[in-house]
Amino acid sequence: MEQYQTQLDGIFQALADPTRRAVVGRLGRGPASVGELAAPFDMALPSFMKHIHVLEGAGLIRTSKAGRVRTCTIDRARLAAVDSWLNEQRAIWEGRTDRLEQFVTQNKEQKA
Amino acid sequence: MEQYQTQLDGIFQALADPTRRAVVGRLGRGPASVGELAAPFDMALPSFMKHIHVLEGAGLIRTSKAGRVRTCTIDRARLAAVDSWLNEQRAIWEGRTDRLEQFVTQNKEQKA
DNA sequence: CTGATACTGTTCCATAAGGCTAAGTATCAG
DNA sequence: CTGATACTTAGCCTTATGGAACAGTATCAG
Repeated sequence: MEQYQTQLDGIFQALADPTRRAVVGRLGRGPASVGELAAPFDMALPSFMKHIHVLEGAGLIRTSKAGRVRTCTIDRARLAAVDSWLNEQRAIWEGRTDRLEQFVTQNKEQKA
Repeated sequence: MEQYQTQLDGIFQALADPTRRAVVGRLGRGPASVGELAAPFDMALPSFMKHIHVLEGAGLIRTSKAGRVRTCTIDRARLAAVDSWLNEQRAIWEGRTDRLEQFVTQNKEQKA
């Protein structure tokens, strides 16, 4: 549960930048290399790489290197954590304690 | 559209802190004064107030002062923006095969 | 009127975030 | 082998963030 909060910190932080959200959006369409991902942005590559590292650190994307090329893919499961949090909030304000209960249970299962 | 992105920046940024998410969670149960909200946290009040300001700046909460007491309420419409973004991503992902096809085609055209 | 309460404003501090350049490493193409 | 490509590493710089202390203002309770 504590872990869940720390994860959310990283995820929300990662998504709080338009460049990184754009990367997530792009990767939703399929894997891409760092170079391809960086192309649309007017930014030096090392700067862009930081964004990639932030996204990877938050677990939102995974990367692997083949030859000179690092390929990035999205990790949808992590985005689902945001969805979970939102549902949690919805459950709170709708006064549906049962949904909150359900959420907590699901979360435990995911961890296991 | 540009405005939407800037809003998301602020919203995600605001939610990237456990104290602030806790405040959002608390306010989901109903309005509360700054003092009530601050009570659970081991933090000086001016420091806590910064979090309130961040949340208000992001539009996630609204506040009003009556006498000495500032009362905070949640603004659920803003949280809906997160939901929208998430749905966008889901739409992208679910349309993946079509769009990937489309992307590849476009990409070939661009290279040519 | 006086004191306690509930913020508010100001200033300071340490660290993190987001950008840059310059130089380095590792492939791949020829 | 050589050069180009695709990152990577390492600094450096500026601003933002999250915390603190301390002093101030404005109510409200008595």
